[in-house]
Amino acid sequence: MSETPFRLSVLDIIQSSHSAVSVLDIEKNLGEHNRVTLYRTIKTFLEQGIIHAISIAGDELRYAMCEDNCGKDSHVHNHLHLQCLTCESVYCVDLPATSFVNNSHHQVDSFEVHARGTCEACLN
Amino acid sequence: MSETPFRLSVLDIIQSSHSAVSVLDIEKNLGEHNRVTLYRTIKTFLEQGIIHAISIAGDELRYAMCEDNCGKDSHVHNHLHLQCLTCESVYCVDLPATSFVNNSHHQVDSFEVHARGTCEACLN
DNA sequence: CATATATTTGCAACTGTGATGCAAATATAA
DNA sequence: TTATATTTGCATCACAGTTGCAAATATATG
Repeated sequence: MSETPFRLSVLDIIQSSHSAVSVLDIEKNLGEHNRVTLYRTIKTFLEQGIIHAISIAGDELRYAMCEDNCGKDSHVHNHLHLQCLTCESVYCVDLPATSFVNNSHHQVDSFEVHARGTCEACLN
Repeated sequence: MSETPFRLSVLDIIQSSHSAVSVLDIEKNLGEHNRVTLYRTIKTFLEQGIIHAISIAGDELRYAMCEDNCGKDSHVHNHLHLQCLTCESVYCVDLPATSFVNNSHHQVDSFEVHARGTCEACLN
């Protein structure tokens, strides 16, 4: 995978955002650009384990940086995706315990929690 | 909201499925039908709190029946959406504790857990 | 450093999902 | 049973995301 100027600027936009970004969010922050290239860039980043997609029913997909240990093969995010009801941003929040999602009936390998509420910034 | 034959058959398909269904799943089980009417029916059911949408990144939206206490206004599903890695079905599973998603920084009003693993049926 | 090979980009055109306006059909209320 | 409200079907549209292909750019090799 080549580190082209276009890819670096897309990565920079995602990295420097405090919350998960939609395709539109990225487009707003890019100068003039090609939509096809952007979609392909996002696809590449997803495949490489550089970013992960967050989908919340009714909303567009959003993207956020992966953990350091993510890569082409391992791609696990057992954290909380919190959507703030006030500002509508989506944040990734680390969770301490993961065992609660298991019981004797099914087996959970990985999961995300999709939540709605109020984020730290909006509470103050 | 009128209980028309079309709506009743869509509802029956969703109700009688053991796992969450996509639009395509519904279409396969309907006879000849109008796509627009189906989309409008799903929208109506969502608004009325009869069904809820489940979105998992990379997959189409799926729909499942709501809890008894859901309605036009209240629409809360604090349960586990478990996607089986073997059969790819998505199941709603009740969770006992909900407090783990809260901490002193943010406030969670409602959430879903999106999980991947192996479902009860596929484990046996 | 120059050249060969692989990767990425831009363009044009396409696909599929879901939405909209409107008139006909059906359901509900009086 | 007639008037009113709701739902349906049709035609058409809007838009997100994809594909094939040729030009441009990046990387590897001698």
